[in-house]
Amino acid sequence: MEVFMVQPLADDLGFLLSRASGQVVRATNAALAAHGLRVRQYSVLVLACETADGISQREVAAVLGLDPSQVVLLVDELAAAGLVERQAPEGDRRTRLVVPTREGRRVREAAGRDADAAVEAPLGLLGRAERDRLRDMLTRIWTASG
Amino acid sequence: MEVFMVQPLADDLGFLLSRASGQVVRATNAALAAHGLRVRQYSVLVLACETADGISQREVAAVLGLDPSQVVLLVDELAAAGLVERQAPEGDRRTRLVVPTREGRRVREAAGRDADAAVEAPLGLLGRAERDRLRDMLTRIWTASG
DNA sequence: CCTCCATCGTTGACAACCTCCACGATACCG
DNA sequence: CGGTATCGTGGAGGTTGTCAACGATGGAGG
Repeated sequence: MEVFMVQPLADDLGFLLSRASGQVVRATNAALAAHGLRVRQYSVLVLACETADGISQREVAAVLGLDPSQVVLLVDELAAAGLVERQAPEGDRRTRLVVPTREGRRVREAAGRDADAAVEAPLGLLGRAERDRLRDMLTRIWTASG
Repeated sequence: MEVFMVQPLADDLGFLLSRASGQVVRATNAALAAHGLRVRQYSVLVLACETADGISQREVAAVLGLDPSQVVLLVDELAAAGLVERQAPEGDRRTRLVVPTREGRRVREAAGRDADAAVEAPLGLLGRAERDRLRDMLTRIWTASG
């Protein structure tokens, strides 16, 4: 069957955006599956690895644009897999810091390489300069409705 | 709380893509709610309205990148709302054409205007030329992994 | 000190969505 | 005519998005 394109949909940035997003997420998930991860968990792991003293679950939710209740489950799964730990910070006993284990850092590295490689399938046609422009535009979309 | 940005995530096109996509979809859904629609249903309605003699459910699934079983439910809901009808085509008795009703065309127009307006919130910072570039890039992402 | 209010993590519920598999009906090809 | 493919449909299972509530803790003001 020939898949044609309907003009009003091909012009709709919202449609194109969610379709492209799904494409990339699917490719990334396929790559991360080898490490027992999904994109959500991987994002949390990256966040934990990238901050010096760990990151509170509240901050994870804010940065990723998720509901705090989702972060609980994601951290549960990562902790069950031995990739992160919940640590109590110095001052505030309400918050729990998400801190990567040694194994967590290792997996994050390996998974990151595979994910980056997998994303080349959908993004392969975009040059370096184009990716920079795309990054810039997507960032501004986010800031526009913060 | 200050929402900082972590470099490896701010650089990740997949992350930015899904975040921006969610933003736009949420805004669109909010606008479409006044018409009793969600983006999925609206997309199907647009497809039905834009094709001359109706469109088969299989084609809807292919164009939107959905599973055929999802299309069944979406058409069910649209039909229950009186916006589309399932019609038998001339030649092939397996396929069912999705054809808009008069009311369906009316709602599509009104909902389309509201949706376009709502999308200006997240996309407002992008100029006309930028949107063209974005459209082009997103389209190529799709064709890259077809 | 103590009370009021905000914040954090957590749990639960519910709708939406995606993915896959299986089936009956119909079409097409050899 | 018989085997194979396609279409719509139904169902299962897992993931996600959204919202409301709760207990525990922190902080500000009287």
